Amino acid sequence: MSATSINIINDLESRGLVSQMTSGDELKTFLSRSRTLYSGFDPTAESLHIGNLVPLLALRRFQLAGHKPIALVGGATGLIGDPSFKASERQLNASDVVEGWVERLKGQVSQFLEFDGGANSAIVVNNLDWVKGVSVLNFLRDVGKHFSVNAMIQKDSVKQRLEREGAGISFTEFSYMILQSYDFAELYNRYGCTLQIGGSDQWGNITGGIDLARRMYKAQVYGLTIPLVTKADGQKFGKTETGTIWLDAAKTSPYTFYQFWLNAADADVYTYLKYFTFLDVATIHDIEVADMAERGKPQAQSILAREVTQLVHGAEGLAAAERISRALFTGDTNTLSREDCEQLKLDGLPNTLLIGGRKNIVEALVETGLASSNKMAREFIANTAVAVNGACVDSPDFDLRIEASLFGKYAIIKRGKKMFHLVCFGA
RNA sequence: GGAGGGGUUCCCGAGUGGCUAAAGGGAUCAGACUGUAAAUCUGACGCGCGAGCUUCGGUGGUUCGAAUCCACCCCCCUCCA
Repeated sequence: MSATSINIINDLESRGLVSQMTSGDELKTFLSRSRTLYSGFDPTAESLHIGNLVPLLALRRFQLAGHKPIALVGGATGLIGDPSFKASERQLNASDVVEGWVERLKGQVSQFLEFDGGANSAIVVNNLDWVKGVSVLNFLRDVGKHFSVNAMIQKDSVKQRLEREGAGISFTEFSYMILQSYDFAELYNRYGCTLQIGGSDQWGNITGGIDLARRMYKAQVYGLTIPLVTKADGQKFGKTETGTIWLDAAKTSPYTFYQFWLNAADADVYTYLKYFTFLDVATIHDIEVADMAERGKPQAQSILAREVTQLVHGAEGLAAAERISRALFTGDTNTLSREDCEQLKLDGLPNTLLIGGRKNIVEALVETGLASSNKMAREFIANTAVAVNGACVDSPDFDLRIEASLFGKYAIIKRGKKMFHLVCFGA
C-alpha cells in the first residue's frame, strides 16, 4: 500500500465535512496509507439527487487523496427501506422496479469516480449479489446472533419510531440496520474495506457494521459521517417548486440545475462551495472576503453554479445552462435569433409544441404547467405576473398567435420572475 | 384474540348536526422592495368567469340539513393475552 499525499481527514474537517468519526486521531493515522472505503446509495428512485452528491463527492475526495473507493448500490437494502430518522413506515417498491433503478444508479455513481485500473481504481458493487443467496436460517444464525435487540432499540435513528405516539416500525425496516451492517462486514471480507462513510443519519447503521465486522472477523474498521446539508432558513434542502433536483439531466435539466445553485442563499453559499466543489478552502475564503467588500451582488452563487453544473453535467451541460440563463435573464428575449430559440429548446428549456396557430393564454399556462389550474392562471395574469415575448399580458382573453410569434414559430412565456416556458407553434 | 385511541384540504392541526370550502401555523406561489438574494409588507393558496360544484379513510344509512350521528368495512397506533 502506498502512502497518501494529503491527510484527507484534515481536508474534510476544514471544509466542515466531518460530522462524526470513530476514534479520530487513530483514524487519521490509519489513513496515512492508502485504504479502501465505501459509501452506499439505495435505489429509492430512478435517479440520485443532489442530497446524494455530498457523500458521492466525498468518495471522490478520498480517491483523489489516494484511497480506493467502493460505491455500493443497495439492490438489497433498497428492497427493505432505511428507517433511519424517518417519521413513518415507507411503501415497499416492486423488486423489478428497484432492479431497474440499480442499473441507473450504477451509471450515475460511476461518473464521479475513476476506473483507471490502477491500485486505487474505484469499484461499484450491488449488495444484492451477496444478500440474495443467504438463507433466512443461516442469516439469523450467523449474522443475527451478533445483534442485541436491546442495543438496536437504543439507536437514535429508530427512537422516534419506537417512542412517538402514532408511529411504529415493522420488523422489515427494523432489520435494515442488520443488512447494512452485513454489507460492511462483507466488503471487509471481500475487498479489505476498512472505512464506511455516509450522511450523519447513517451513524447508527455504520457503527452497527463496525461491531459486526469485529465480531465476525475480529477486524478493526472505521466510520465517518458527513453532515446533512441544511439551509440557513431551516427549509428542506434540494427542493424547488418543480420538485427534487435530480442528477439525471432527463429529470432535471442542466439549466434548472444551474439555476438551483445560482439561487442559493448568501447564508448558505460559502458552505455549499466547500461541500459541493473541489475549490480549496483558501480560494473559497478569498471569494467570501471579496464578496463582503463589494456591496452589490456576490460572486459566490455563480461560481458555485458553474462548478457544480460542470461537475455533474460536464462542460456542454454548463454551456447550455449559461446560454439559456443569459438569454432569459440578461437580455431582451426579442434579441434572440432564430438559432438561439432552437438552441434553447435543445438546451433543455421546458418547452411545449402547440398545434394550431392560436391559443388562449389561460389554456396555455395550464397546458405548459406554468399554472396548476385556470383559476391560478387568471390570478397570475391579474397580478401582472405573466409576459409573452417580453410583453406583459394584461387580460385573460389574450391569445398566443402564430402571427405574433418569434420567427413565426416561438413564443416565450414568463410566469413570475424566474419561470420560463418555450412554446413552439407546429402544424 | 381482547380493550382502548386515531384516520380532516401539500404537512402539522382545530372542528362533535346548519353561521364550514372547513380556525390556526408551516410550506408554496404572485406582487412591492432587491442582487434571478435575505428580511419585510400585501395578496393567493379544492375546482369553476359565474350561478355554483366536489371534498374531511371507504360504503351504506338517519336527517330538511353530516367532516360532525348510526351500521359495516379498510388502515394506523397503544396496552393486555
